[in-house]
Amino acid sequence: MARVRISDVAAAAGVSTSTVSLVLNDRTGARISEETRARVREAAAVVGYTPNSIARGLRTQRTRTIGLVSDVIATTPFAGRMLAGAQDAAREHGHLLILVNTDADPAVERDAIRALVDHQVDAMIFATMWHRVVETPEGLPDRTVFLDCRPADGTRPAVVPDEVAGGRAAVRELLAAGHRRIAWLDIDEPDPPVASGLRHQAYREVLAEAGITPDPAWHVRGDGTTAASGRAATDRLLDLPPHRRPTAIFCFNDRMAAGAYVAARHRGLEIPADLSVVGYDDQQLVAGELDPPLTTIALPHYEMGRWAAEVALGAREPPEPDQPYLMPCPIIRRDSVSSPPAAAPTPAGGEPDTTP
Amino acid sequence: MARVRISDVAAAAGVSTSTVSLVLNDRTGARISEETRARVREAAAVVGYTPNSIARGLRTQRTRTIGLVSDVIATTPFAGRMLAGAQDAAREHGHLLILVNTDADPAVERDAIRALVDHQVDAMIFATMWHRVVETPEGLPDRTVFLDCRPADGTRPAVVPDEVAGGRAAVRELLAAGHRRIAWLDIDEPDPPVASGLRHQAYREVLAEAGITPDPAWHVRGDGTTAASGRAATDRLLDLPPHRRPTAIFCFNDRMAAGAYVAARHRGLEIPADLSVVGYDDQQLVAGELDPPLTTIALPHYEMGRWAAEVALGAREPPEPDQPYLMPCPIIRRDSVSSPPAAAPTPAGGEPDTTP
DNA sequence: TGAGACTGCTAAATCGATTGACCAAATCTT
DNA sequence: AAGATTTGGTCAATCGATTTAGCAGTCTCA
Repeated sequence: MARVRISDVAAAAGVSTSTVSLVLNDRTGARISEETRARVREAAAVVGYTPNSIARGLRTQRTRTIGLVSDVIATTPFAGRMLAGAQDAAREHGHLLILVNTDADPAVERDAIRALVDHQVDAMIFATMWHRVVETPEGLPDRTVFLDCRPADGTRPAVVPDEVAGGRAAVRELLAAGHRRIAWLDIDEPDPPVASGLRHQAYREVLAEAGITPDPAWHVRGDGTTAASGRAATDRLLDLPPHRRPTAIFCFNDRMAAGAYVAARHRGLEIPADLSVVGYDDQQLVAGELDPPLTTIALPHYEMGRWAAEVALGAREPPEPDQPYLMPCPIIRRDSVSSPPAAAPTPAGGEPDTTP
Repeated sequence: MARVRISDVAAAAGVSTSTVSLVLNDRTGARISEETRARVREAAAVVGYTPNSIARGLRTQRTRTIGLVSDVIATTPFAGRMLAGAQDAAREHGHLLILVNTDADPAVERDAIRALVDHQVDAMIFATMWHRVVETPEGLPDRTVFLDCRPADGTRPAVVPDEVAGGRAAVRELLAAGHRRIAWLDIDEPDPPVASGLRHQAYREVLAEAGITPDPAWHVRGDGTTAASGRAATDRLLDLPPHRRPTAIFCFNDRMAAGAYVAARHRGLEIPADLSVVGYDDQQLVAGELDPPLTTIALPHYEMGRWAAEVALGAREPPEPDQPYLMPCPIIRRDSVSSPPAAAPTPAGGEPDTTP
């Protein structure tokens, strides 16, 4: 069954294809009588006409598609949310999303960009699944938005999570519960992700504001990808003498927080009564299923995906053209934070609590 | 900077556009001298020509795109793997994947299908994130493949996980470790997923083969979405009198298996020494991070995505045209299965172990 | 030597829409 | 009543490729 073409509608309505096009596209300024318009619309409905997007795209040079190239989509639970955000926004604006996943292979990436450009996408989104700084790949069209990464040359709009604000919220949560000895369970990688530095910065700032000088021993590291590494790092923390031992841990991510739980449990420590924990990422399957459920900071992947698509389509202006947009990371309060154990002695070198 | 067109190549090489097209597409049978061919290729490379896919698509009626419409992509960790499989296969065949996620909204679904058809996709994949039977939506092109779902009228190729084989592997694993009292922690839903029935069927068959008549009390249920429900169901199992109490549990999914861990731990039971557990789904963040890591059955989402794209592109024939293809679910052996506790008494009504 | 075959390449039609130029008829001006 | 406007539409070019039919020229061979 062949597709219905515009000429079929024209024949059915007894007018030219020009008229059909003019009517169906609601071209204001086109002088077509209301009577004819009605007849055309009726005919189009009867024969079930929908315009061929390819033909239209060739003529108008706009395809109503947006290309999204990303590095890894399979191995992260975040990808779906990011895609969903971008796709929802695209759909709301009558656009389709073409997805290419490069597995971080430069050759594939180059081909993908070219294929998308050849397909005449109206805009492009370049996404990574981990917040980082990237070299701008060759061949990217002007209308490109960076998603969860920042181009080294800040030439195009970009959106990344507001890691500093997120980190502050996490540490403040612990501070507000009364903790003074707060550890930072960092990620240990040869090339640390930008999130690590930013969250650490937040950690230091907030403690400083509260008049706390963190004990260097409170800064521990795990590989970031396994709970086991979080457990090992936490063990190092719990091995500290009582007056230096942290009563709370801010973890780089939920998986390592899960390791902190294991370490605590193996020593008979209760969470949160004996040890408070805050994670990052809000990985539902980890944070929500831990016992007790983990308080954490959510990464706003859906919102970032949406933002990227809206900016790519010109439906939203980036507030500061040359700066990446910082998407807020909301805190998700569950049950892993409480006040520190009453018996906890004040740290030896601890300043008096002068919080206003 | 305007795109390079075929006419630019033609001008640079001093030939007609026809010749350029013939050469660049390697049309066998076209009589073009080797000398001219070289000149054209050279010119194309120099000016950096890549064909405009839209123009080509209009003429050839093939767009080298494949449309994928799915219900929920964001809220499941499986989606990524499925998309990755489909997308990898598409890329290997020079195709692009256009993704639409309908959130199971019928109106959105209808619009999405129409938009994809209007975009002249060469083939379509209709995917769901949970194995189920669906009514064939209106307007789907002939070249449609169903992914992780089966059309009620078996008119088109479909691929689903081989739940029965997976379930058998799980129960056999337990049997092989020496268990005789094996529970089935089912999912409890008003409209139970097809996976539930199929895995239960596998459970009964394998036990029957081993000459075991399962105690009805071994069939318990949880809501399937939370670990808490798995814990409650497991508590019911562990409350059974010692001679009826199961030594192993086959869980509908990993999340409920996580709940089983919690229940066991709260009674001071060790896994796997006191209780063996097998899950289903292989959700990395759950199964891999439990302590001890969970033995489970993996859902082959990547492979199914790949299969669907290959069949959609005609690169592979479905072996049985009218039957859904059953993709094997591999068992992932970790550390949650061991032989039953030595003290475990033989079930009261237990048959002698006659396994060959 | 001249018909037929072959070689190398091009002209022009085509895909299905959009759109600026233009036309015929009706209406308005003066 | 002749010219100017307005109304309601159509013609044909166009987007950028692919593809079929066919045109010159050369070669073959009776």
